[in-house]
Amino acid sequence: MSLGSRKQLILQAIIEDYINTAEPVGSRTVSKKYLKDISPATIRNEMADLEEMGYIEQPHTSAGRVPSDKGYRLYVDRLMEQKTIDWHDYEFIRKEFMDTVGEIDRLIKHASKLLSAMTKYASIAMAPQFKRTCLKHLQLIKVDSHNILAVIVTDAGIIKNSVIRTDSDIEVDALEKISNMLNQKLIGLSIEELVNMDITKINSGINNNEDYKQVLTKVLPELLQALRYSERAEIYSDGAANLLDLPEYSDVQKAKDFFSILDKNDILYEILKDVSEKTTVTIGKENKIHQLKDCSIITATYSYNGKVIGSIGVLGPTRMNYSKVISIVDCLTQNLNDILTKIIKT
Amino acid sequence: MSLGSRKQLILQAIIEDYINTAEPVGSRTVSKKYLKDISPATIRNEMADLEEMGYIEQPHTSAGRVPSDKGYRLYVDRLMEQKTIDWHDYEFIRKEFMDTVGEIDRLIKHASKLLSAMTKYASIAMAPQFKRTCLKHLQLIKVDSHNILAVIVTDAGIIKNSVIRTDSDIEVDALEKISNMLNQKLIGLSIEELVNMDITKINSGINNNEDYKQVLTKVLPELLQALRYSERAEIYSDGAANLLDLPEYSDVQKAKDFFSILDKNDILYEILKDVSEKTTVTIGKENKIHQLKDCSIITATYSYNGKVIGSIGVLGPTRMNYSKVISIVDCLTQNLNDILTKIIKT
DNA sequence: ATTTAGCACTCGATAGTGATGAGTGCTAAC
DNA sequence: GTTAGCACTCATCACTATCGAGTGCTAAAT
Repeated sequence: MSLGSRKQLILQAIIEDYINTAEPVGSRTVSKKYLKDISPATIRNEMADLEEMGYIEQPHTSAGRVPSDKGYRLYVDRLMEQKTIDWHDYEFIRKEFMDTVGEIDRLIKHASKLLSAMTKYASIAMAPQFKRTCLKHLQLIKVDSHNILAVIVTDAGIIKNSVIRTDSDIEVDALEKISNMLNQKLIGLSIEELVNMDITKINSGINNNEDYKQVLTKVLPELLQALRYSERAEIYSDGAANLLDLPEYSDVQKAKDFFSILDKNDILYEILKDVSEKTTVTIGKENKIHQLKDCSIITATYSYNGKVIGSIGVLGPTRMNYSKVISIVDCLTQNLNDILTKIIKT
Repeated sequence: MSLGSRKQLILQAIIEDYINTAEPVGSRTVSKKYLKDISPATIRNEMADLEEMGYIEQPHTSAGRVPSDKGYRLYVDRLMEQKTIDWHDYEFIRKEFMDTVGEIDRLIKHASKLLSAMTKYASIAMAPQFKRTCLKHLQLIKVDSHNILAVIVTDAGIIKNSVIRTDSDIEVDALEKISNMLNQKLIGLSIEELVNMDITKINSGINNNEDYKQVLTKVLPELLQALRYSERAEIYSDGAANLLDLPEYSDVQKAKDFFSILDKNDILYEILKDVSEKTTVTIGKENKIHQLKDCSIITATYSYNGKVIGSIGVLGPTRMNYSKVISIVDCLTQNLNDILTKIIKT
């Protein structure tokens, strides 16, 4: 059976009405609110076909129809009008980001807050993934006799520090020279490469001075270890409470299941780690994480210097206002990219 | 009317049963489960007195009694047995912290996660309050021609960096000298003092060299501004989903109200900012934040070097297992203090 | 002077009932 | 191919009756 254009109109009407009301949509409603020149009876016939094709479902006899995952998918891919963000929202985002200053992690956190506030769904965000960036500058600073501070600047502007404890008192001069040597040798490498590097390889051929070598063998392993610990990016979520306003979560058990997921960083990490560069919609059971089979996720990435460094997403029920959320996510990541370029201007 | 010891026993029984069951407690239950040698009728008389005194309440006629805030307060202050943490929990905390390495913020986040997992309530935590610590080391690093990195180490081991943009290309040597000058002048000051400091005061009398002065007037304001932005400490919360298991939040509206609060960092900040050094219990309407009038909060602080640098807390219903939570919070902050001392060993 | 048994009373919770109405599928007429 | 008509389904809601946990009071027992 083919999907004639009238069937598409009816499907679109059902989906949009359901997105607004969360109530099963009947043939009468479609006829009265959306397609006034088609009678309910005709629509009923078409709906029976749409159900057979798997685009809509009936919760029970004598109820209206509800879109299936497959229906939403068709809607998102072909039916939905590509809304451009409305001016009000656009200005709001613009303004919010204009005032933002400070560290990049804080910026991402703020973006996540903004995203949940504007969409009224839950948002998640991953701070820049350190390991994908490249070393731009490394500096060892002597804090006191037993502590060395390593400061790492990467090409995405992410800055990390770690304190390295040493038994021996290393002289400031020596430290500076080691800093320089390491810089020469390591700059340009990605953090991922760096932490997996063979230490002896770094050591060899740098300098034959025994003093330095001794210090290096002490400092270097600690440094790499510290890097490893900060490898996994921070994950933020926000606006979970929004979902409690939705009828799909009036059942406390459902709500609980959802909230439990938001508390599990490893699951959120799974969602965000391998995100396609363009805005992506994942609907219901399409999701690999089975606990999210009643949710849809919209994800996008943000980049600096053409390099993807992190991602951000919106979680909501499959009955999500896809066009609105997509437009907001797009606008937000665009602004994020702009401001990142500005902040980390080199 | 005085609170005889039998009344106390009955009150204690009512509270402990209510903590376990969340159901109003009747005279029969008290007699059967707790005070077998007193008849229900006698207990009824005593309960009438306890109600008159305001320690318990009746949701409606023909229901059992429920503790009031005042009742819980008496229980916490005088009736409750001071439980020492059970060995299993103790070992668990000990072990969790043993394996923890990395940045201090991450440690606090982990502590919060642990706290909610063990208590089955929601937890909140404030990362070290930067502003209360004192400057120990300041270093300016030249990243490239337009960016200077300021690294700040404080006496509590907290490390912050901020990138300062400059129009003019400052030479490495000059930067180092400025670093040294600033160090001499500023070390020992608290960050709070520092950000409120008059810039001209710092400038004056350092060095008459015009070159440096020029640089200083550019760098210093930016530095102080950057410090101001990171002044407010990060706040984490965890385990909110736990509360959805409790019958008091089977009403979605109540749950929503609670979750909304957890999303508002300024409210959490209010809760955590002025916390007494010893573990504190705040019950129901005792709380300044009226949205939390049905909640109890248990807060405690963690310190480094005898100086309180942050706080941590548990949020739950007034029907909270006070003795258990207190013992866990105490044990956890103790371990936190220990490990902080170890990590930031100077 | 307490304590306790007995009893009438209150009131929320639960289950059963019937009416209502939104929505369907089918049939026959347009 | 489209639509009006109609019998049928089934969730929802309001109403009612019943049940039982728990109370307060009174009078008897200790």
